[in-house]
Amino acid sequence: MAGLKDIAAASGVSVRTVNRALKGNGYVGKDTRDRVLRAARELGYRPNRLARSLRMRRSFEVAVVAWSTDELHMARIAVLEQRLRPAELSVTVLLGSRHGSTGDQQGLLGETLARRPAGVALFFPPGGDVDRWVESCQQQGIPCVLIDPPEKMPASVRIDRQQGVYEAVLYLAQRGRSRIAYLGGQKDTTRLEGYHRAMSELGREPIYLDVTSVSDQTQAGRYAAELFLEMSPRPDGIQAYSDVMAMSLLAGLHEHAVRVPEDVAVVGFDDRQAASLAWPALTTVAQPNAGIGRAVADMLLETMPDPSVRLDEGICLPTRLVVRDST
Amino acid sequence: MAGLKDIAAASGVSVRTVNRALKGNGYVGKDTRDRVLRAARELGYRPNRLARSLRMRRSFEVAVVAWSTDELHMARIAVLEQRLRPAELSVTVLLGSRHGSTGDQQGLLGETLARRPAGVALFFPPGGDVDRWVESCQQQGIPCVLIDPPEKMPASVRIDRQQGVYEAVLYLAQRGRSRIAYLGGQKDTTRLEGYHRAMSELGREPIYLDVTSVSDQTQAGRYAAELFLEMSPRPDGIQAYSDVMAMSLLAGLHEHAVRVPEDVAVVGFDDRQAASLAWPALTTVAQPNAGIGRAVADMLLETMPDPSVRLDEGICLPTRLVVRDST
DNA sequence: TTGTAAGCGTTATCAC
DNA sequence: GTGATAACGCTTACAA
Repeated sequence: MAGLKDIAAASGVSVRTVNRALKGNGYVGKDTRDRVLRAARELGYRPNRLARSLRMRRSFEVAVVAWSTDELHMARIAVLEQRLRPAELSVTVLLGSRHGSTGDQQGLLGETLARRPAGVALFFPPGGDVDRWVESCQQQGIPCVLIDPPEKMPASVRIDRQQGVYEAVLYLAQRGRSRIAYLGGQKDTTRLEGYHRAMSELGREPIYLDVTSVSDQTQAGRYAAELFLEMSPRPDGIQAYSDVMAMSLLAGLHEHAVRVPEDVAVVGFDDRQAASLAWPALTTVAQPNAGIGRAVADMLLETMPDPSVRLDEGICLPTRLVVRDST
Repeated sequence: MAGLKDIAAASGVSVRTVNRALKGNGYVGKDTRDRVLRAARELGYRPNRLARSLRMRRSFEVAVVAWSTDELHMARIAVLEQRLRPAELSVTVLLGSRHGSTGDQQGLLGETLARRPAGVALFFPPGGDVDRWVESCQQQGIPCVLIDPPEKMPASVRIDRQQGVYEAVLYLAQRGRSRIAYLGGQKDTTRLEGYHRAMSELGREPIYLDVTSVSDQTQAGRYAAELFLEMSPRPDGIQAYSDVMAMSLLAGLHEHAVRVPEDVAVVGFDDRQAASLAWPALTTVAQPNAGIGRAVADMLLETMPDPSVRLDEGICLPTRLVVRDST
């Protein structure tokens, strides 16, 4: 494959001149430039990124560290990549396993650092041992942006799930639903807080379809349907923890001939592909995936020229209620 | 960051010796080796992949070129990555846009080649202009495996959709369904052929729920439901082109109080996440995603030592019928 | 306006 | 067993 040297030979100038002509950073005679450019084109020159990075002691790749190939993650990554491309940065996805040992995670950290990326976009790691990542990056002077940590953190992009649920519950109330229940476990605090906030604002007592005991989300909703049937009076609105739970709930309700939304309205959370495919099409709280991708890219771009710039403020993006047929 | 030179200095030997000790390829005195290894560990040495690749004139990255972040694609990529990791190969995903111009695609090809990857795993490109990719790779001596082309091709991994549909239709017949229809457009030949083969083997006339005119898959099923209602006698089994269409069909049927599977059985195709979440949980033809990932990895691994090895045979993987509640 | 040459961190060829 | 040393393809200080 053609290199600078080949072009130099072909156009009868030195390597340095070729470089200048190609990069346009120094003085080059017009004739010379044209000759060089043409030679480059004819030889099908493609700069060698490896050599370039080695010499410049920095790479032009952003490492995205993810722990699953979930569609929501991927949507964010796709936007991130689009946004980074104009800045001549390419994206490499490193996939860790969600259930990997601490050692595995350490290994992935090593691999990530070994690439000497221009920046790191880190999905919040399972186990939550985020400090090691952040510190290691800092040490190497690599900007690191954290995606969706559970709490407020510097250099992070979060999602306002609380507000999302809050708004959805208010929406249910506004549509005339008076007994609004929350379907989920008791561990996820943010969404639950949103529910509590809305309910207390409405002056109503919270109703729980508590599925803490069910570990499989795809079954949790069915279990909740049983709970629902035994209640009296029954809830007439349900905010679910996720679309998956909501759809499992729908299945359970259908089986007992409970009508949605006539008897009970259901709201999901996530807005995955499946939500619009559900029957009835699921009203749900959409995560701002594109917004996250953009925000992460912007933060990275902002810190990259000078990694000592500290982003002390993380940002928090709003969700969006997507109304479909289940409410 | 520590390099070979630092280790050499720290342990009082030459760079060459450090290299030998670390790589274990030449003779190194036991003492020396231990000293070097310890120094390396203490300095937290991480080989610089850039320098390594530059020197060895080959990279240790496989470029995966995909055109969407569809969950099926991602599942394949995840397995591919797992399989390549033990061979010290890492995976970089390059995302092209599905609706990009020819120029965009040309650009992506350039970018891919510029990385000088150890191999390329190429999802069949939109527009089908696969030759440019294959030839370019060949020219550079880069092994290239094609994922899921519509036709038999060398160095490709395909899915036997025909057989998948064939088996599903036979299964429906075996479960006592006598009027089995095909829901889909007329353009996709492979799946349709499978349907035709099964029907002719059963000695029955094909029944079409033809949605060629509907471009949006998420609406096609609803439209098909209207068609279904007007038929007499109505089909009692439907093989759909995809899970998405099948779920859209389910919605349409539910709205008209057609019972599934009592009145009509429905089979999807793809086995996406949504299929198991549908109501009723969708029986569907599962794509061999893991198998594809593995096969692509194996082909790549096989050709990589010597790119002149020609894989004249592509392989074709079987699907698997996943029986759930819709049949 | 152009050229020379050093060096980025490896690997690999030789000589000792 | 070990050590100089020359590449790999690029960028860039410094000379001319």
